[in-house]
Amino acid sequence: MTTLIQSPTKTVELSAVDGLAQLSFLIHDVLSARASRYGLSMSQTRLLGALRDRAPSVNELAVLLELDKSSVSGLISRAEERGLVERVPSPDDGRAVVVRLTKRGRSQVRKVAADFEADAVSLLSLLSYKDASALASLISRLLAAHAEAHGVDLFA
Amino acid sequence: MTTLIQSPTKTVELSAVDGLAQLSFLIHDVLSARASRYGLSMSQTRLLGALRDRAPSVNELAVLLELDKSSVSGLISRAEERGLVERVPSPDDGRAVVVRLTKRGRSQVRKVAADFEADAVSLLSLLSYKDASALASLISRLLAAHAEAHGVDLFA
DNA sequence: TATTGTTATACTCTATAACTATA
DNA sequence: TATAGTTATAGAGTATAACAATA
Repeated sequence: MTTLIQSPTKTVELSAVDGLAQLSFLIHDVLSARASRYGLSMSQTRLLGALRDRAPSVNELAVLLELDKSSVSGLISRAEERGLVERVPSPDDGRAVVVRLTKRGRSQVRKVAADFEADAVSLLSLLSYKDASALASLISRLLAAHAEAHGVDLFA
Repeated sequence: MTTLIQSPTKTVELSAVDGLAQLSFLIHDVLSARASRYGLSMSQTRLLGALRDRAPSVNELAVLLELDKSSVSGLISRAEERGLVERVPSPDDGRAVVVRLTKRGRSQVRKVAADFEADAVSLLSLLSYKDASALASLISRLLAAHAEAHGVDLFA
């Protein structure tokens, strides 16, 4: 599948596959540039994001982030040194710890999320409102169909 | 901007911003899973991809990949050890080298690209042909508008 | 002097394996 | 024994700074 598109100087054919890949890299770059303004790597940002609505154990975090528990342990330690998260002994299990955002961590993740929201809105505003709405709707349906096809509930 | 979407069990609101981010991560994961079947990291894959139609100098590669030249030098060295690329003295400049794919590197990058193409097609086929075409077209226009807004010529 | 590329060094991120403490 | 988490270790990836060779 290819699509004819207009640039100011020429009309080119961009395959749907290339488009998907380029869009993915573009979003990734925007997000990681925003995070780095707060001195955060993508990994640190994902960690903080995963803690926004939860106070999970290290194991639960490892599942959420799809990383080995040792990798997560390191991420937590570096975030802890920077005062962004804290480890609390689990009340239920003497072996486990609960990881949660500090006040500072919560503030950081809120700022990054707000900035990224603004970036994404400004990106989408390159299209007309009608086109942006259509794009958002199609993406949502694609994600829903993919989650469905893989037995994953994106919206748990 | 939010969009109502249907999952088999519920209707949820997914913001356009969340949709963009999730789509980006999904594509990234698909691509990196494909690359890793050939023992390639994303960085190595990007390097090989950048060499598909070019035999650039280290400096030119650094600009293309938006990395420091020392980072690129390391990427090249590791790819060279694995027989995927080679360094050739530049005919024009005694200080420079030209980096190019070996036969093996070319074969690898072709396979990864073909696999990813298949992945992307199968992802898009979760939508109707009409919707997939519309999505591809909107993404293309968004990318073109972004390139235009940033004075970058995506299609050089 | 300026530029091209490599190397030395340091840090983040990731995984595997070995370890401890608890269940 | 099994599980939760940490630590030791190794390697990729990245950047900065110092360097050698060439322009």
